[in-house]
Amino acid sequence: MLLPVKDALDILSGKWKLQIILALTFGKKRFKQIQREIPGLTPKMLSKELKELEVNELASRHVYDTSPVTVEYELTPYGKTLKPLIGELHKWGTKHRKRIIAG
Amino acid sequence: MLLPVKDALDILSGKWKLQIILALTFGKKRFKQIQREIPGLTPKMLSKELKELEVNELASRHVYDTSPVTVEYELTPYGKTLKPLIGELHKWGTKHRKRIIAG
DNA sequence: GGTATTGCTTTCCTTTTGGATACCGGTATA
DNA sequence: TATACCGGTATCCAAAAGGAAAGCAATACC
Repeated sequence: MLLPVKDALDILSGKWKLQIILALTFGKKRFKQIQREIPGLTPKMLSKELKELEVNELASRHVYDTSPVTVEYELTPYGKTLKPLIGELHKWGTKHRKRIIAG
Repeated sequence: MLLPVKDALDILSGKWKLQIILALTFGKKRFKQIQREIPGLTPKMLSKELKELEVNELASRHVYDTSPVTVEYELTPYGKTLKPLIGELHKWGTKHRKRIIAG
């Protein structure tokens, strides 16, 4: 029971992972483009998170030999299987948020 | 989109929250009892996590005037609404774990 | 009196996470 | 020549999370 849930949480928790995944659900993006879309995200963190997404086969990296270099990231089909899970998090989170604000 | 998902993740992430919630899904438990069931969990962390669960109305605390004092914790009905979400995390996490191990 | 149990709190310390800043090679543009 | 963009790295630091150990009031048991 515990390990799989932990695995799933590891994918999604942390300060930037979700925002990056979200940015990529709207299509391929370049490095700087992602960074511009997510205020406060430093290249170091973006680089680190993207690597983790790659290792987990949730995102893929494509390099094009242009100048300056073009690097594109996109969610893999597997990465897209996260959507229902994120949907559930959103559903529960929304109810929770209402409850807490209503107090 | 982001905030509710973040709210949900805040509830579940961290090293002990999930294990504590899980322990409580099998019924009321006393402080020391939870601690004994989760190896490595210190009283400091357990205390902290239980307080957070209480604040978020996911668990409730009942004190009985025995000696030594008896304190019982249990999931609230609201806390139990987390089950489907945890189920989804488990489902996705299981597939993910297989995939990564198969490599 | 000494030891044990319960349900914690307090203090101090280490580890992990994340942020700020600078820098790099390659290329383009002024 | 200077400046800017791209896709990052490297270095140093601060904040947050977590752990280890001790202590405490109340009571009970020996």
